[in-house]
Amino acid sequence: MSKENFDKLFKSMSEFFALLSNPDRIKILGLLKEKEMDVNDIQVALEISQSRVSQHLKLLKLNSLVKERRCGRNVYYTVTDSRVTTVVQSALQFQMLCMTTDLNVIDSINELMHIWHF
Amino acid sequence: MSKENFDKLFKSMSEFFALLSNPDRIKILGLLKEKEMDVNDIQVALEISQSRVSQHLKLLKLNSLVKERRCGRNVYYTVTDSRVTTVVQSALQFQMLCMTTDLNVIDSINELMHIWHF
DNA sequence: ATTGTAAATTCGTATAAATTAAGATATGAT
DNA sequence: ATCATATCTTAATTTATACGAATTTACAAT
Repeated sequence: MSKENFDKLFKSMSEFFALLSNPDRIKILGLLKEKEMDVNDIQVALEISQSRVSQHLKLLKLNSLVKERRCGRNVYYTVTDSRVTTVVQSALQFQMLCMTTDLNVIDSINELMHIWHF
Repeated sequence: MSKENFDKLFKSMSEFFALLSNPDRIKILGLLKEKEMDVNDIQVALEISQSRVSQHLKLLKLNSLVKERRCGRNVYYTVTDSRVTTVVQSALQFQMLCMTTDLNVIDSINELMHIWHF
């Protein structure tokens, strides 16, 4: 296999992880995994500005992680493939097994796994 | 569960993904998963400057993803827990299933999975 | 057309990350 | 102690990302 193709792959991997390297975007993917939400719903859930929500969604959409559906003045979003969160799940499991000594964090992980149906 | 704990968790997750959001660091973790290597080995494998290698290793070490062992003038590195790469693996699988239409990239993914014993 | 609401975009700025080059440490050999 | 090699650190630069404020677009209702 050519070095170029490998480099392309590693770059695309790193870009994918960059999408997940923001707490708000992880939350958005988790929310949209379960139900369709419009921008305002997400804004309320995350308690961040509308502009930030839109910009996160733009990034996620650009990388095909979410898709939109316009309905009147509202735009509803869902994850393109709910399997995105398996990556988050594997990271959670890894952190729980190897990185966390803080019991509160472990509790949070367990609760999140439950909420997200992992 | 308190919002604060959840926020801490999401932040720690995003920081973990940030570590993986660089092609060189993904490569390093993949290499060190299989065998112990010193800084020069890694430099040769990645074809980047020694300083860059050191800084990547510093980051990874700071976050307990790799550990070092000094032997004479050389410092040998290994991954702290080879399960880190399960996260990479899940990302690879997700990309292969959902994001990639480029057949060359799919071939690269398969070859990489083989090389890394996924 | 005008107004109101939802969402997207633009722009300026602040912060963080990546990168290189140069200098500093550490170790082993002579 | 001196020298050579391996690695680390620091400083300076560039590049990327995050964020808020303000503006603009899109749509619906009147």
